[in-house]
Amino acid sequence: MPATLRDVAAHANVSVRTVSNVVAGHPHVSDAMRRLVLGAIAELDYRPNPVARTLRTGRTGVLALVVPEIDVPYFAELAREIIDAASGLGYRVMIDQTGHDHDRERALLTGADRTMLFDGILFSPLVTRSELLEMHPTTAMPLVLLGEHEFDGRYDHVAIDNHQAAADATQHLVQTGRSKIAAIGAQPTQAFATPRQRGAGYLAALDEAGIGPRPEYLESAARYHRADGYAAAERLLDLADPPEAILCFSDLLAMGAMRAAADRGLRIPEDLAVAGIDDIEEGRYSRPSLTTVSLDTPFIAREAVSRIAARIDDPTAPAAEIVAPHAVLVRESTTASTPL
Amino acid sequence: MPATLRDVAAHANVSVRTVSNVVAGHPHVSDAMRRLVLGAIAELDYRPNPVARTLRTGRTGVLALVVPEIDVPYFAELAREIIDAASGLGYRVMIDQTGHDHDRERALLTGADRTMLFDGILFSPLVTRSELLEMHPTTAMPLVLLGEHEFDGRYDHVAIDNHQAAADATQHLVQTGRSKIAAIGAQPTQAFATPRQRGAGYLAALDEAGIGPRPEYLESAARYHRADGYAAAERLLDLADPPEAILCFSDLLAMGAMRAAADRGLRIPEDLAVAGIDDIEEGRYSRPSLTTVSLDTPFIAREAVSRIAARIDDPTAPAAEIVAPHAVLVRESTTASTPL
DNA sequence: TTGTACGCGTTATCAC
DNA sequence: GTGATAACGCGTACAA
Repeated sequence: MPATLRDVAAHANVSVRTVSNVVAGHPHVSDAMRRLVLGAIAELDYRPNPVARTLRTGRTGVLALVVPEIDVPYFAELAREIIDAASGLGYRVMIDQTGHDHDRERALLTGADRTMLFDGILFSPLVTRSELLEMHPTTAMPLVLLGEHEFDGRYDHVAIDNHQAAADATQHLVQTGRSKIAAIGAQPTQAFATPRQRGAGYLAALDEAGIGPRPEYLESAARYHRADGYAAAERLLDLADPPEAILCFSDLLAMGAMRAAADRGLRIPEDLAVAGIDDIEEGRYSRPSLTTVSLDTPFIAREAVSRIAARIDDPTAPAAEIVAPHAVLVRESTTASTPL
Repeated sequence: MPATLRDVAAHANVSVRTVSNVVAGHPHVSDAMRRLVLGAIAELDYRPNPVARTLRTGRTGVLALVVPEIDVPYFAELAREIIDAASGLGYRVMIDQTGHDHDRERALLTGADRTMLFDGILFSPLVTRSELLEMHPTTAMPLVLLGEHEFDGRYDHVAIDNHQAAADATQHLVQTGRSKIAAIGAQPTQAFATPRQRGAGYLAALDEAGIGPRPEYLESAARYHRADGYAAAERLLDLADPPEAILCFSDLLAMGAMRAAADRGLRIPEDLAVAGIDDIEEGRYSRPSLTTVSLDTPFIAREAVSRIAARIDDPTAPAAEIVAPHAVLVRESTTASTPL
């Protein structure tokens, strides 16, 4: 049976109030008293019960991180940074996976409000619709949105400029001299922000380069997994007039696409250039290494955590958006000097 | 202000006891009463406060998953399976990263006892010493060990047969006709179980094949990251008499090693065969695809979660060990028929 | 079958 | 500066 505050108080012959003050580091405690209490605490090996504390204060010290799948490298790397950043501010992190299930996203957003299991939610959906957010009253649990780029002034938001990221990558492909540039990662519906924005950025960059869009070059991918990239690349390479370059809307798609090209004996980048978006570590060691757009995950994690902490401390503060920087990283998959 | 049990009772003109019975699904409630209470619950949008429930019952419904780094693909894939399995049993999962810090491991193990933040710990250390476990009294918080293979009868244990896994992989390399077989992933100290056991398995398989061990072929790796594999492979390939094959003690090490070989213009597997252990998805799409030892992560996750749940329900049950199956998966990195 | 009352361990509100 | 005591919301022994 663990020692309680009361036990310590009895042992030190003081009131629970005084012990609580000492534990909380409250200033109004005499030095002698503090030493006395500290001694009793050590002797009884007392540790505060965080559950009781939570019941009283309403704070759990826990953040929820909601991602589609934790084993998608981008989310794993993000989670790592977020857990570290949260730990620095005294928060622990609970991870929830939505799969790609709308109902789970909805349940988490609506249900989490009153449950008091965590103080705030870091919500990084691969697929999301703004209507989903209607489920979440602004006054409810603190929420920080991650990775989308549709700021409506109601929620805190650490955004990625998806449009510009895709445009920059496309522009790079244009600059390498290719004009038959395909894309993988579109989705049949316009409801999901990431594919829509990246798709728009891709088309905008083509347009600016004076390259007309070719519908058959815009391949869809239900999820952003390697297998989806592989399948989509096969469809592209089966075309009568296959592309010279492919922009994949995620690095994982790109890994699949590169493998598909290799399985057909194509050389990358000589026969086909491939670029991704995310900058996961895998792409730095792959053969060829992957040209991609870095999203500055540590920055996103740091901002997200400090922002949710601020909102927890002051729920009335106006919502703010911050856009994470990004940068095209040119590697072998678009510009190898020597064939691999 | 969320509605409480008392509010519901007042609204329905019944006692809190009755409402509690309905919420808990207790059988001894009349049908009319149940409908009445359910109506009040719906009307007030009442949801039980899990913190108060925890304070009362001592159960949090939360499991802690302790891994070195969540962004190491093996752990990310394991976490995914564990979160899913836990969700099926009504548990949520909190993730803690130890880095490779002994103090953090120790703090988690010793400190977690009384904190009541979770009901049990799933502990999957990359580095661990049995002495570390001395920190954790058997009577304390339910604990299930993951991935090591030193059963002492005190802890529940979902083990991997590290020795045999490494031996099987080594044997496969021998069967492909190579005799100059190096290994990456040893560690200067014998304190960490995984490198020691995999190292022993590697040596045992060599011995069985009548191949004498060469100290310069046993390369160490501080962590099991791509960069460590890259650096270790460079050292091996710098040897006057470089190996024809390398067994890497993790797939991530293998990815680094393959990249190092490629950077020297070596062909895999013609000039150098590479094998790993873990079977992360990355190795199924890499060029060449990676021969590895599959560890059946879903099995490990399922067993670990059901075991910790059982122990939470009955802390006095005798500790048990279960060994997860493994299998060598032969891919291109050791046996490609056509050069890539 | 249902109602009453207490305790889980902490923090906060009063007094002194 | 310190002490008593009332909440926080729920589960359950005990009583009815």
